Amino acid sequence: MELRDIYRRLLRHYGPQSWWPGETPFEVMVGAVLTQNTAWENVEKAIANLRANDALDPRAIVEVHPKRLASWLRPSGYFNVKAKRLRNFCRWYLAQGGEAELAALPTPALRRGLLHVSGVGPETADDILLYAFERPVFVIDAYTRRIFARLGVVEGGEDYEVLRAFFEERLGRGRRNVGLFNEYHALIVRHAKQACRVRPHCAHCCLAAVCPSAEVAGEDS
DNA sequence: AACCAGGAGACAT
DNA sequence: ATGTCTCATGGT
Repeated sequence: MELRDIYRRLLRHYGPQSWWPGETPFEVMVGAVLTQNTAWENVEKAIANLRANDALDPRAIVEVHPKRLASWLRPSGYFNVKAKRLRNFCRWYLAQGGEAELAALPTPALRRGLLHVSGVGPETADDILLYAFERPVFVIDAYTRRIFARLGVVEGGEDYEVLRAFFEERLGRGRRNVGLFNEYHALIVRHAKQACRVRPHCAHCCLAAVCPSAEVAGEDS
């Protein structure tokens, strides 16, 4: 099954998702760290706290007392860890000279830089690359593994880099694919939340025509 | 009331 | 290299 075909089906069914939900690139980066293994609605509360305290800013985050930062992050869970991670990230961000300097880096160098911040792993780095810096990077998350494993496109347990290379090679790595990668990942998340979880063997979802497991267990529960 | 959510790091094997 | 544990709130 072609990845383009799956994309078309998702887009036709759900429509454009216009991600990332965030106003500025920096806010996108903050959200990427805070949403680690966490529901987005909770992240929004934490970001609202930061904004209410004029702390949606790298310098403010670095300068504020860690206890206080953690208290703002509380609704997004793991607040002690995330306070450190966000702080690490902001220190790196400032040390690199800010957004303009980072935006001038080629994607591989920028990615390596992000990955060497403690608290920024492959998925968070790729969220930032794609949604804040508009680089043609395909984000792999647990939903992507689950959905495409169910479709029989991949096995599911492959290493992160293996899957990323798989999707990028088959879709193309050109800069013109930024929009495609952006929308594709957003649609995957949307689909995973809506259809794939409620009906693990859904015969009615928009991918049923290309989904082997839909034929096997055709009942609705 | 268990279970999970747009992961990552530390640590043991 | 590959598993397992921990971090923590908020919504089903």
